[in-house]
Amino acid sequence: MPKVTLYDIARICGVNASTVSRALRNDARLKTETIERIQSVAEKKGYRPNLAARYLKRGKAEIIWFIVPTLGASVDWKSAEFATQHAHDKGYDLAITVHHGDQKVFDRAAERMMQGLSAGAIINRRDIRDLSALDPLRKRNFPIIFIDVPPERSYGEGLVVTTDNEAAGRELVRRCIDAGARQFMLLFRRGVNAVERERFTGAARELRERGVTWVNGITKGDGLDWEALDERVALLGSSQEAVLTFAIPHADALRRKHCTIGCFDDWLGEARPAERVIVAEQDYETIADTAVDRLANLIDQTDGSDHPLARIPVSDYLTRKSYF
Amino acid sequence: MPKVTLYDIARICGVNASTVSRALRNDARLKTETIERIQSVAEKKGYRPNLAARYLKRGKAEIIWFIVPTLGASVDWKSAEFATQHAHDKGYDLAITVHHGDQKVFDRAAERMMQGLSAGAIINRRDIRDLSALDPLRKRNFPIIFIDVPPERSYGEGLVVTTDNEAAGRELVRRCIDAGARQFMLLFRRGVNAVERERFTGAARELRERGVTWVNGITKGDGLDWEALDERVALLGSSQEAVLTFAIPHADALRRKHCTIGCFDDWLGEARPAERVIVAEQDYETIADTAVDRLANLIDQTDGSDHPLARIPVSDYLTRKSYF
DNA sequence: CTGTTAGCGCTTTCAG
DNA sequence: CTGAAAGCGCTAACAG
Repeated sequence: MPKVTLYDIARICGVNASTVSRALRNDARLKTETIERIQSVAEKKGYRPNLAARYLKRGKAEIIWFIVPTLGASVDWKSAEFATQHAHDKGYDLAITVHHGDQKVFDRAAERMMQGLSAGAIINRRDIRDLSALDPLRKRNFPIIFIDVPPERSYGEGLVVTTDNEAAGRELVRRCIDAGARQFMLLFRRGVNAVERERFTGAARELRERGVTWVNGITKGDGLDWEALDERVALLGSSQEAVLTFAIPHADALRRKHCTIGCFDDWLGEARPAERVIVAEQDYETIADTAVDRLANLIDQTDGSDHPLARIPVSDYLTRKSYF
Repeated sequence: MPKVTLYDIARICGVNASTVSRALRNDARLKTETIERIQSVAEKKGYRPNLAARYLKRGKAEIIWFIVPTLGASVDWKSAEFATQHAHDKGYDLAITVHHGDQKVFDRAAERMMQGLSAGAIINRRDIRDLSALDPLRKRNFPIIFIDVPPERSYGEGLVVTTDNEAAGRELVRRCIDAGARQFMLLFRRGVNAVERERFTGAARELRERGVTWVNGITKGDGLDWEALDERVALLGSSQEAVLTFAIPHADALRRKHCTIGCFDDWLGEARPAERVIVAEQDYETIADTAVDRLANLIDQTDGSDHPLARIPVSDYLTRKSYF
């Protein structure tokens, strides 16, 4: 089947292409009858607008790109799914793209944003060190919202939507204490990003204020010293003890312990890792909706005013509101 | 910063726009010196090609769309991540989009495929009953590959890339028996799609051939009768028994049993659901790569020959080769 | 080796 | 209420 264009429809209807263009948008200036006639012909002929042509003409696109490091972490896939819905409601399509923490892939995605097919982007820059690929985007005032992990540079504060991570750290401590924990080990890679740092700060403060004792995980550069950690973790054993940690991919060290584990967003370890796992989940829906709203404002220039940094309160724990 | 076009670069370099176009493609016909000069100016001025214009002119796009029901199931997110890499290697960008099992959202995505921004699509139609939105795509010979769940209609066999699900069903039975199971309950929603059906068939045949006894889960229409099931599951209790099942979102019925659970792709239940969980994972990487390869062939028309249905062998179990 | 030219399909002002 | 016309930015055939 050959492609059908506006001109084909115009010819068949005996009108001008611009009339067809208007009819398909339900332009109020046209006679209802004309609109109906044209629309039914377009329907019958299987006409589809060519978005490349539309974007070219208009000089702007209607796709929001959602750029995340992976889809295996709930913070990424759940916020992506919520953002999809919310973007649709606002008349945008949403395309998800994965950078895998790989600088080259990230830079490639950033490039694509400037090539006329993107109205704006929502970016989780976790695991990406170098954001210089975004400089040209900023120069062009390309609409970007950062979620979860902030950019760590002088981007506008209002361009960041993130959880109140310090509150989340405090809250997770409280939950573990409610579950019986009286002694803590904190495992955070504080050098890695702002989120980790803030969670640590919150947890540590809460513990100090409550006079609960804790030890630090053994770090090595930005990360953890896994070997030394194995040894120390091996000493744990009672449900009186809790380990507070980020989502650990290789959580072998924590397997089959009788302690309580508190972690953020989701537990990626073994199915039966410990006596009790307490998960503090971010409020993905609010994060996603807020990000899309703010991005839409940037795109429409609706709103030049400076927004404050969006600090989304930590949600109820263990909620699952997504597809599953 | 205003946008920079080919013409701007052409003017600055004192050449014609088409020369610039060629230079940026490293067209062998141009003098190396000219190419270098033009490229350095383009670089300096921050030139970016406008893909909307390119796609319009060429009449085709270079984005592959990966359409899945959700990102919470490993079959979806892992194959999406592998497909991203492989598509990049083949010179395509890959955009992921989620239909959530929602017919309207799926239809909308199908519409978008025909609007000039998509070179082809890889689709997992799980949870979508009505594929009629794809009819116009077929009429235009739009390149589509189905993965995981086949379309259940007369689409070309070679357009489907899926696991050998019957073999997977057999293999999972073997694993459970190796783990000590001597009695089985099979929980499948056979009416739901071909994958479920084939897994059931494989498991049932393997059990029959081995003379192992099994009972069926209690079904109700296409699904399971959860209440009746709860009661029956409550009777389970020994590690001699195994429950073979699809990935169950709400697996409360199976909590804290001493039986063995065998399931496909990933376990979505509680962190400590049973004495032993055995997961049979599809070979996402091969599925994704095969799908991208075949799609690329369709796009290039490289290959009019009929491919056979791609039946990917079931992979090693419990492998995790992705980002985490 | 490089320039000219004609459009890809759509939108949008301006005319009438 | 509808038509005419210009042009978005790029590419590719053809010309030289």
